[in-house]
Amino acid sequence: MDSGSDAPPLTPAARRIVDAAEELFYEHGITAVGVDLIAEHSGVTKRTLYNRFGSKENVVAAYLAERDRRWRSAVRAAVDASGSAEEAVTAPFEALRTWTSTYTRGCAFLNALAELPDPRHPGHHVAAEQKRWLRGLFEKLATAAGCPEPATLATRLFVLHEGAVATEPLSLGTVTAAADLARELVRAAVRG
Amino acid sequence: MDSGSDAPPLTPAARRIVDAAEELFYEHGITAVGVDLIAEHSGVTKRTLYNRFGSKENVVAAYLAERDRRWRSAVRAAVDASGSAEEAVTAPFEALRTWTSTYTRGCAFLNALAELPDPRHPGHHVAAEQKRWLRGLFEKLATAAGCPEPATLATRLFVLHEGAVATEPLSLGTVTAAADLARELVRAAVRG
DNA sequence: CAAGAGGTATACAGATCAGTATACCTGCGA
DNA sequence: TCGCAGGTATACTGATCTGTATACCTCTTG
Repeated sequence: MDSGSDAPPLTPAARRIVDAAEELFYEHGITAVGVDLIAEHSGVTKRTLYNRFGSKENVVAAYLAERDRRWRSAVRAAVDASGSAEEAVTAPFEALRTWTSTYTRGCAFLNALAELPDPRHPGHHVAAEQKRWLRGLFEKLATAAGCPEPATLATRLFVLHEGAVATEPLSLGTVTAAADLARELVRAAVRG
Repeated sequence: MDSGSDAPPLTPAARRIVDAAEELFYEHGITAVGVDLIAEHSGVTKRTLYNRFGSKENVVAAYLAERDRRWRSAVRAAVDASGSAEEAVTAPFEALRTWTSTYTRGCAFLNALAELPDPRHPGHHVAAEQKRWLRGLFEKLATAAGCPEPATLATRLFVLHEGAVATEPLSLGTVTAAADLARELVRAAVRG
C-alpha cells in the first residue's frame, strides 16, 4: 500500500518514458496524450515502451506512482521541518504552497480520477490511494498534536487541502486561504 | 456572463444530443466519449449533430452550459428556501448534499477543467465561469448576512465547497464535514 | 404549392489510436 | 566466446477519431 522504494528500479529508457509521461499527461491530460507522443518525447522506441510497461494503462500507473512518491517525500520533509507537533499538522499546506508554485495545472491525482472513472484502471487505484494516505496523515498528525477528535479535524483539513489544490488553477488565492484557515482550526482544536 | 435563458431554444434533436452528452461525458469523461457514441445514444444522425453544433467542442460547451444552468437553479432554490440571511450563506452546501446524492462522479466542471487545459476551448470558459460565479455568490450572501470581511469568508467557503465536491467520489464523508464546518464559520463570522 | 428548416441514411476521408511483427545492434557477464 | 538483456528502426493492423459529401424525406408556413 505504501508508495515506498520497493518498486523495481527502472531501466534508463523506462526512466525517460516516465519523465516524458509526467510532463505530457499532467500538462495535456491522460486520454489526450497517445503513446506515440510519449515515445517520441522521450527519445525511445514504441517497441521499448511496450517491452517495459506492456500497456498504456501501466505507463499511466507508473506516472502517478512516481509523482506520488515525489509528493509524499515533499510532504514528509515539510512535516519533519516543522518546529512543533501543532505546526506539523498544517505542514502539508506549506508543502502545497511550494508544490503549486511549480505545478499550476491542479492536482494530478484529482485530474486522473476525473479522467479514469473505472476503478479497475491501475491508475485509478494509485490516485485514490494518494488521497486516503493524506487523509490518514492528517489524522496521525492531529493525534500526535494532542487534538481531541482527530478524525473530525483530519477530514476538515483534508477537505480544505483538496479544495485548495483543485481550485488553484483558477488563481483565486485559495491555497493561501486554505492554509490560513487550517492553522486557525488546528490552533482552536489543540488549545481550545 | 450569466447562464440565463437568453440561449437559443434547442431543436428536439439538439435537446436529445445534449441529454445524451450529459450522461456520457459525465460518466466516462469528455475525451473518452466520441461523437459517434453520442449520436447513437441520442438516436440522432451524426449529420444532425454537426448541423446543430458544428463541432464536438461546441457540444461539450453546450453540455456544461446546460448542467451549469440546472445547478445554478438548484442553488438559487436552496438559497431562497433558507430561513435567514445567515442560513442562506451555507445554502449551497445543502444543495450540494442533494446534488451529490444523484451525481457520484464528482464535479462535472472540475472534471472538465482537468480534461480541457486549453483556455481557448469553449468548455473551459463555461467551467471556469461556474466556479467564479459560486465564489461571487458566497461573497454576496456573506455581505447580506452582515459579515465583516465577506471576501475572506467567501473564499474559505468556496474552498470548502470545492474540496467537498472534488473528493465526494472517494466516499470519505467530506460533503457533510464541509457543510458542518461551513456553518460554524458563518456563525462565528456573523455573531462573533 | 413552393420553399426552407429539421431530420434521416449511408458512405467516406484522413488522421490518430493502442498494440504487434520482424529484424538488427551493442555491451556485459558467465 | 556465447548468450541474453536492453534497445533501435520501421512497418504494419484494425479500430476509432473528428468531420464531410451526397441524396432523400417530411413537416410547417407564407
